[in-house]
Amino acid sequence: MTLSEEDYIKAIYHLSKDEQKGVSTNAIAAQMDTKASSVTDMIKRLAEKKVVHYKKYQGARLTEEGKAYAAKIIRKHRLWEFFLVEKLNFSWDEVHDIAEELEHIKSDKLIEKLDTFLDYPRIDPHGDPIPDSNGNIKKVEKTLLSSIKKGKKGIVVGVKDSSSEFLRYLDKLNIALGEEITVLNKEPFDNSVLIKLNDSEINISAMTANNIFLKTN
Amino acid sequence: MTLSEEDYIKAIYHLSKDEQKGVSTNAIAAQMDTKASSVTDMIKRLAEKKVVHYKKYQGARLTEEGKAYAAKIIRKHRLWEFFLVEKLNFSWDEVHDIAEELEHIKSDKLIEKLDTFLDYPRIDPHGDPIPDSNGNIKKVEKTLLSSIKKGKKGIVVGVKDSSSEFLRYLDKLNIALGEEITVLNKEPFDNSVLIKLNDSEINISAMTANNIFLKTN
DNA sequence: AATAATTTTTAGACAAATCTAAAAATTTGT
DNA sequence: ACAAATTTTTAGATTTGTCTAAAAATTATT
Ligand SMILES: [Mn+2]
Ligand SMILES: [Mn+2]
Ligand SMILES: [Mn+2]
Ligand SMILES: [Mn+2]
Repeated sequence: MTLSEEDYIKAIYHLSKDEQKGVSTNAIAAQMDTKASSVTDMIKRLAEKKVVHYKKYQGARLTEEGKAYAAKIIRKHRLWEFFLVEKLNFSWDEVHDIAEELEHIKSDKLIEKLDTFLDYPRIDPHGDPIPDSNGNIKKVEKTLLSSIKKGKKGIVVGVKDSSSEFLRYLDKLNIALGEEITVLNKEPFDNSVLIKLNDSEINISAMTANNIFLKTN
Repeated sequence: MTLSEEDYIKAIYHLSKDEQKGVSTNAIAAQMDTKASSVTDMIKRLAEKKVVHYKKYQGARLTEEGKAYAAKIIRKHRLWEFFLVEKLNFSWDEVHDIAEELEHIKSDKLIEKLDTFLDYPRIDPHGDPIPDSNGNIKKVEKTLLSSIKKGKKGIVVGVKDSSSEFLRYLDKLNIALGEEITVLNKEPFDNSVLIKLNDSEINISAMTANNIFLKTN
């Protein structure tokens, strides 16, 4: 499988999280930042390699083989991210692009030895679960901050958007994985949320609140 | 620079070690396991990118920029090899192919942080020097075992051939970096060498002796 | 149900990196 | 010095992954 094919498999995997139908050509094109025509070409190639099911105008759906392949790439991506943060002291907003390259390194032995070296981490720097060596992904229980009721609290366990811009903004707000957040008030006018964090009160926009995951006991 | 271009730059660098003239098209083709016509195409592309000097029928010669680029790729290759052996417990015969991929990961920050994490190693698992962040390579003083006089001794500091086959053979003979070897006798008939290693005497072929580097006092 | 809007596919082109076969240049041998 | 051998380059084709423009199919609107 080429680097490009692997990135498409991963994109289809992520997009089919919500969708139970096939993933649309346009959705893949948007995710991959490419043209619909390129996507059609690629889906056909992937179908020939038996990693997706494809029928004209019906979108793409991963086969079991395709899902296993996706899990493996995601495992590599997240293990490398963990390595970069925990061992090389990168911050959580710097690691995604590098892991995007590292995830394509071919050796199976490498990834198992890396896993051992890191002592079998289960969660990556953004709170996302790391698939195990059999490709099983443990679902993490989490709720969007935007849908938490006034007066309730929770621990930050993940982010929906993991762009550097957003992560650096969270750093500025001192919001990190493991922090406790209490929802003090929700403003109906613009859906902004007043939260308590480390004894200080801050107001965050609906958009920000919609990209932070909490675990509520 | 593409992965392929980087591999060509590295090949030309290694081949120009001995050669003071340009490196021949055929020599590059042999090293890269490709056809002479492909090499000609690539040299032209590299010349356009100003990393090699090229005149028809005169072979390829790296520019200063090309040499700096080569040193950087070799730095990355050897740092990753060191990481794989020292941190992930790979053996010295397993790391070359993986490093061949890892050396192309783009981030400068990654390689500087890796260097720091590894505590600035100067020698890779095969005894080859690791270029520093400015691309300077410290020449290691070393002599081929095959050219060491009877009665003299030295410490193993490197190998000329670093194929897995050869390295695994050395493992079998218990020859590793740091071991002391004394030349007890040289057989004129086939140039084989009788050596003392850890109080045992073993006989090695001329070919083997010609691929082991020693440092003599 | 017909038309309009949108999505998806096809057709044709292009750049990168490779190949084979043939031509051109250089080097070697006598 | 000239023919033969070798090396190198060119010409033309192929594969991968991409693009634009246009055609075809599907979905939405009236
Ligand atoms: Mn990727
Ligand atoms: Mn992540
Ligand atoms: Mn390489
Ligand atoms: Mn090495």
